[in-house]
Amino acid sequence: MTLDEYRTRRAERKRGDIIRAARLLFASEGVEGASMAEIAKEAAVSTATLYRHFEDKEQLFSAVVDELVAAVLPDEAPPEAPPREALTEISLRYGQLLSDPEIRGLVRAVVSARGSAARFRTRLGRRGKSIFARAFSDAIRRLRRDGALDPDIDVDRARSELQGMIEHYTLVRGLLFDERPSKKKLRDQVEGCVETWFARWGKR
Amino acid sequence: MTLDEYRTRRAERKRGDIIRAARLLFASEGVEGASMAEIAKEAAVSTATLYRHFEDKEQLFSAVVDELVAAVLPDEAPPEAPPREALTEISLRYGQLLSDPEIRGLVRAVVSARGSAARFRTRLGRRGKSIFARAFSDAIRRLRRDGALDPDIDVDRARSELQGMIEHYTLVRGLLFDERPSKKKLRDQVEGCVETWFARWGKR
DNA sequence: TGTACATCAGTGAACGCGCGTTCACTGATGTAC
DNA sequence: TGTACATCAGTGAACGCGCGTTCACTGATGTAC
Repeated sequence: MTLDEYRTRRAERKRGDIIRAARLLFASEGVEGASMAEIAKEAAVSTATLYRHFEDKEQLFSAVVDELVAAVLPDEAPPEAPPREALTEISLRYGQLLSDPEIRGLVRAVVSARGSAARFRTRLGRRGKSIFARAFSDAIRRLRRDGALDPDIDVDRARSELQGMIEHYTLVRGLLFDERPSKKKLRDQVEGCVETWFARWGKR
Repeated sequence: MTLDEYRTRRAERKRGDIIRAARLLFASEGVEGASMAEIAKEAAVSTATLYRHFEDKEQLFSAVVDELVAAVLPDEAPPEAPPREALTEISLRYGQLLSDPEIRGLVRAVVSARGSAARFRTRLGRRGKSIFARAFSDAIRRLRRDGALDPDIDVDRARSELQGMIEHYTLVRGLLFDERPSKKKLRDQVEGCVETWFARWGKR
């Protein structure tokens, strides 16, 4: 191993440790609530090392959000199931994601960002939206192509209504009331949402 | 005017000034972002006066939330319109409330509260939920009594689905993407939600 | 092989700022006589 | 009527703590010869 390799690997390991510690603490304490000292301790690193890897706290938060988006969303690509099941499947994954405690903590952190940090929100929003909205829209278009839906369907509107119903049970109740459905309950709720959705947008 | 009256009135006036200033700044800056010094300045009062009226910052926030809940929710009582219009009307009010910038700022503040402050969330949640959920449920039950709905309707589920669709367009898009619909667009969206809802829960 | 040196990610300790909070004091008013 | 006093909401200035950030230094390793 050359010196450069040694250093690069060590640095990458440390960076990973820092991101992991920061994600954990930002999720549980929020961006302002988690101090750089706590994060450094959790990552078994000095505070000065945090600043060698990230310009400041805001950049660290930004990196956490970026890695999270990259890690969570790719496997949301629509699975090759029969279309109606595919829509239920995506809905369920969406519901599960929004129910996850760590995700919820980070959503809390993102939602509460103010001032210059608010642009992470816009960024996260744009990405999360584009990826999830696409997964839902794709599934809906496939259903329409298969003749399973009202041919006059407004895809964006239909998608928003389905997402909204799922979000109520997961994101809204989670953020506002600290509620989290059991796995079984979540499945029932999501299936109910899909059923309601088909009553409006399915073939008449 | 007796001395006591004079003092009481002055104190009440100051208290109102403080609550108003705190509401404004908590909404725009968040609880941690708004400093007691800023709030005092906005209220034209010294910081020490804040502490004569409220035990600490957390209690001040609590008072702001309490007064907000008291001020906003009472006139949400279901109006005496024909039931279907009444449901649309409640939905629209709900959507408008969740779109209001100051409400949104305070929801942000409430959602991001951590640690001991998190109990405001539970408290606000319980109240807001009980009042709005009741308004929706009452309207739905009246529709059922009038024979306009599927007699087997699950009221809680139906209510959640309708609230969820409205929340997506207002609360979720607002909190995550900083979007806010125009008055006209909101009306269209809410009417769409109610239409979808009736496709599932209306008389078959 | 051995030794002096170069490199640079990582570090412990310190800095200074802003914040929530408190302290000792003020001043507007009614009351006693 | 006039004067000394009591009351207490309100105040300006200070306190001290915790935080994000930075500084001067360390130590693990390869390289030169």
